[in-house]
Amino acid sequence: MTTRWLDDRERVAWVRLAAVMELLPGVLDSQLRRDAELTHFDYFVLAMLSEAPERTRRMTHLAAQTNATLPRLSHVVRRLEERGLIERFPCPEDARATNARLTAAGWAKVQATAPGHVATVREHVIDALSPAQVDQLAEIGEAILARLDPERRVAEGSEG
Amino acid sequence: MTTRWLDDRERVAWVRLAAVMELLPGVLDSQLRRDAELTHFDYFVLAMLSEAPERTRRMTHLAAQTNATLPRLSHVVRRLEERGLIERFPCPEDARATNARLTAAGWAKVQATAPGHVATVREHVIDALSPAQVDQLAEIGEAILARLDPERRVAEGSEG
DNA sequence: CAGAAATAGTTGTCTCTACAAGTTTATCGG
DNA sequence: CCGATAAACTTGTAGAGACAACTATTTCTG
Repeated sequence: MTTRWLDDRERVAWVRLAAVMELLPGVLDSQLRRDAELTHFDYFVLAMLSEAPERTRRMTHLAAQTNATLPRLSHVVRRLEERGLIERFPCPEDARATNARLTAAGWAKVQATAPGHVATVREHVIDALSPAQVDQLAEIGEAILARLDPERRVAEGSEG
Repeated sequence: MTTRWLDDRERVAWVRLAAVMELLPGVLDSQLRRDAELTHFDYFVLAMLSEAPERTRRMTHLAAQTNATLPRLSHVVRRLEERGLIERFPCPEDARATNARLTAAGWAKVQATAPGHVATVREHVIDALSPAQVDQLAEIGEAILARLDPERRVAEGSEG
């Protein structure tokens, strides 16, 4: 079985996507760490909870929404709980499960942090693109996610 | 100063890009770790060296090409050197600088690893897109990188 | 040409993530 | 209804990146 190498167009597209994946997380993390002492993943977790009914979600649901493994989420939620931004309690319907709920302090943190985060996303991504390119990016993302995550558990909720 | 929130189209595009950035690195790392005991970043470093003159680059140049900080690259190169895939030696023209050179074993590793890696990139990214979308992705990547990395140090060399 | 500043890299520490293993509870098959 | 399997976490450990501090050269400036 012989390899189908990438042609020039494909290679350029891939190298640029790889570069974005290498650089963008650092930019997002830096802004959030500096202004709110949160990683981008921390923020995403808090943001997903802030939009959930009762600002509460089961850990498994939250893991799916944030594209994280359960062990990773468990560590992150423990740290956020230690900081008073989230609280955990057993799920009444299923004794195996744990619910995570945003505290008042966590809600305030999201409110305070969202504007700066959205500004960063605008500055480095959205405002760099034409309206047509924004739509193209949504379609391209959809196509790639269909391969990465065929079950499409990924959050479609807002993030700010 | 009032926040310009994301509208629906912008939100969808951003959430999908964020999901791709969360999931794709894991997929690439898993395949390379399983088949070659390399991270994607390790592979990218070896690939950049494999295309350099004499298969040699100064650390600073290599760091710029791979979008890495110098401390990060230094750790990675040390580990690859311990495995015999790279060797380091002082740069003759500038005593401050270090050159990194791919060894024969490193070259063989790149040759052996490239087909599986390219297949993974095809499967999860390129082959998920139409030819028009591949070109759109290249343009979108370019636009975002212009904001992330205005000096455009990023590699435009091939990667396989 | 001396001192200051910048450049190139290495090293140490701390945090975060992946992976593996363990615990508790629910569900399924006979 | 009992044992086996699966599900939902939690915890421990080890590896990789971020950041800061340090060393060794080179370049710039008065």
